[in-house]
Amino acid sequence: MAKQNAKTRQEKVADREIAILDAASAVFNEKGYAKASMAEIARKAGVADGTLYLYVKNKEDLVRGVLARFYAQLTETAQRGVDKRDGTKAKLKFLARHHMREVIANWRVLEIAPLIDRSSDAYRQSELYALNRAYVSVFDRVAKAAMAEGLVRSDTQLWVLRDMFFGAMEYSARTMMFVRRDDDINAFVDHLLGLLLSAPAVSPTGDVLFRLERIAERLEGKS
Amino acid sequence: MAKQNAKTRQEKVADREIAILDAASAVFNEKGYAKASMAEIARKAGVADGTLYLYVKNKEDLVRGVLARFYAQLTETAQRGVDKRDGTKAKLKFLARHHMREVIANWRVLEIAPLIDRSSDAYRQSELYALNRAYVSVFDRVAKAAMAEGLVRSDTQLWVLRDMFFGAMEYSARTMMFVRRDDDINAFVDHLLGLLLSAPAVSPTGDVLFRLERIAERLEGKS
Amino acid sequence: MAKQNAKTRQEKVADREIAILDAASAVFNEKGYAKASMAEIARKAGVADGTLYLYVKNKEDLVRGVLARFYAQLTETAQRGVDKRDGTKAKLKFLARHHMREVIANWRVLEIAPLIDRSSDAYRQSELYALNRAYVSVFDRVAKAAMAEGLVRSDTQLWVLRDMFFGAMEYSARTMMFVRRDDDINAFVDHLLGLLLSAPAVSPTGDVLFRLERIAERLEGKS
Amino acid sequence: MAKQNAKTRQEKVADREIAILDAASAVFNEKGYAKASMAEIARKAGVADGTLYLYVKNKEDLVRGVLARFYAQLTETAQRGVDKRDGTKAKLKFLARHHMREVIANWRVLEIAPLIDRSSDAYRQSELYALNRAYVSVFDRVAKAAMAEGLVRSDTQLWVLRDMFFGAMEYSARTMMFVRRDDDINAFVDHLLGLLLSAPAVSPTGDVLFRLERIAERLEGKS
DNA sequence: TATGAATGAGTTTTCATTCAT
DNA sequence: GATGAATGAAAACTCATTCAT
Repeated sequence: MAKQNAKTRQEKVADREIAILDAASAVFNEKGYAKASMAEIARKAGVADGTLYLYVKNKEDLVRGVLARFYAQLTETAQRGVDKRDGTKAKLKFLARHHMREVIANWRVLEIAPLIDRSSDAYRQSELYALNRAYVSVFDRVAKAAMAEGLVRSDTQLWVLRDMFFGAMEYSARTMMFVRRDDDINAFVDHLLGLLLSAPAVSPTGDVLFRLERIAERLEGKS
Repeated sequence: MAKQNAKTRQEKVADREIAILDAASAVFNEKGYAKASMAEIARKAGVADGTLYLYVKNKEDLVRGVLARFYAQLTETAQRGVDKRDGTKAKLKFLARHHMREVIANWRVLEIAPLIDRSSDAYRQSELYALNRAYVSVFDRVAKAAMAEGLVRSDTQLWVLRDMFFGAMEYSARTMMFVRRDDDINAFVDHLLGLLLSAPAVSPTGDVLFRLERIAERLEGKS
Repeated sequence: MAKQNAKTRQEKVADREIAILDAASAVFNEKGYAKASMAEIARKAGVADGTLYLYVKNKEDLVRGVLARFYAQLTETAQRGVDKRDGTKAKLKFLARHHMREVIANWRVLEIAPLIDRSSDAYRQSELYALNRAYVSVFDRVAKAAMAEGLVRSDTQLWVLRDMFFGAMEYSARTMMFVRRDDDINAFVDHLLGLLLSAPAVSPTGDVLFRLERIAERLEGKS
Repeated sequence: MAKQNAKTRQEKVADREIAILDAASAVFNEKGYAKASMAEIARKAGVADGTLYLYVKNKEDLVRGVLARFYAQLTETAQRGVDKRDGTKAKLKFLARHHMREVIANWRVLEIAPLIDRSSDAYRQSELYALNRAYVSVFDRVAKAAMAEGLVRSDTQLWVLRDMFFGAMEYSARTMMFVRRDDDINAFVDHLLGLLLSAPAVSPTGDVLFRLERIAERLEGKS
């Protein structure tokens, strides 16, 4: 029956939207925002120039859509990966590797993000902002668990930990772009987590140990 | 005498160069690379459009000049501040605060940096690359001292430390751009250094554990 | 019916292309290449500046298009006129007059031709080169007939004849531009052909000289 | 003594003028009018940009000066060569070869000539026009001699002969620019003169020769 | 809905010419 | 006379966006 094969009108529209976002992602990631032309995106999406404007308001809106989808997918794959792993440490390691991989693969699209005016109130209420927070919260949940488990110093503030985690990776990724050794990712992630997680909940400073020994001595003397 | 007041032709040229770089810095920082127009920069520098091209080859060359000067100044003020402080910890704290202040103040100019093609060999031999390295090496020297003094875990690799340091700050700065509480900078820096430097010179090495175990044994022996 | 009046989209596009080439021809012919501006051509074609670039890649491409059309038309009218005439001499006379008329009417456009880089291999494979050759070959065919008929010295090389024919006319046309007497064209053409064709089929070649010498000898022998 | 070594002020000015014309000739001939910049000419002449304007009114004036000197030199060398040769034919051959050599060597400068507005009355009274005529008259004198000697058909008009002579060579030179075989020049010149000079005042057609032979026979038989 | 031809504002860059020194 | 820094008009070209079909 026709109905079974034929896509409904809604499905066709949805397909087109996906095709446009795919094309835009590819072109933005290849050329950056300024050099990506709407015409090329339209061509790559198999659509006429004018058709783009039935799906997005303008170029900025399109890039927003691309970023939104990127964050949504990022969040989903991140959460799925976290759920699959056992143990907070394993979850963190997965998140780190996953983030670096994606950042490196979508570098130029992510470079565009700051070009979008985020200072406006509009941004705070935007879908993009919400998606960004959703992604961050995947990390936050795992990080909180890590703190609860004493993997991280108990007096650590979550936002600082988060900035170190993502900041270090993105900074590092930028460097790796030019050196391009894929195995570096794992080495870097291991090292990074080593540093972030090394600090025990009970920070064993010399002072603390000193007190522990005093206690032990007292126990000895006493008993 | 006229000669004393009057600027020589060379001085005037030098002044103009500064005026142009100042204007370009301001406009790039306000609008970003793409939306900054040569005409506006010329106007702000008090100079005709064509005059710009007596000082720079083209727009890209101009932005390179702006970045070069920025890094040169950054390096100089960083080094001077480091020299003035006593103690590695104080030096690091200064570097961190200094970096954050400058990053926040010149946010959009710094966003332009990645747009410059860094993959080419030409870049590696460029003035900009050298200046970049000069700035990083200010940090590297202090960081090495910190490691030598046991302020940082002895098994830490310098480049990871560097990525965490700069990465965390730049990531954080990006967030702070929207929240804009200046006192956050200090709080963040303190926290960041607390984490990076927390790792005790005497970490829970086998030695300490050994002593704890002896204590336990003694207690056992008692009972 | 609307359909009968209304031009199809394709027809409109074709009309525009003609309008643009017409406008470009006129402006180039009036001002020469350097002083002809794309803006003026656009205005004359009744089209926006940007529209030009939907039809041609750039200014050089536009001038190439103008020249191509000129040569194509020149070839066609030349061939048609040749076909209509009877007798090689009449054909040549037509070709000469036709060429001079067209050269004078399109003087400045033709001046542009040498500005196009002809040394490259690209040119040799270009449409323009082919059109040029097509036009020349109209002359060549008639010239060969003239030689076969003994209207031209039998030892004449075609390419020299061609250079004299076209060269003389173009040189002369340049002079006439300033004097501007239209009736000069015919006088000149008659004279030119008189010279080119006067040379008898039997010219004082070695053969002729040989016979003359025999005659002389015989006379000598007599005396 | 200073006076002997030092050039007078007038000599220095004259030297500069020559240096400027030399530089301009070279640059115009290399790049053509549009792409030749006053700055490059100044640099090549070892003079400041502004200094050019002490010697010429503007770029067009400079190109006029270059052309004027070119024609003056051309005329001089042509006349000198003509004087040195014996025999009208030899003189013509020299003129032809000389012209082709010079035209080919100064091709791009000569392309500029038509860009100068010649339609104005100003041109007719200009130095350039006079120089042009002077050069042509070198040819004219020799051509008249050729006609007087019967080397050229007696009913030939001088101006047509002139157009054929110069026209053929310039047209041919244009072609040779791309093929670039230097020996072609001589071959072409020989061929060209062969054609122009072949036609005797009394054209010796086969018919004429036949009658001459009959006469000879009769003389033989008779005497 | 879809098309794609048309638009025209906006940008960078060049360079002949001027003029204060 | 000589300089060369400064000028600013001019010009080619791009491309996001619109709208008649």
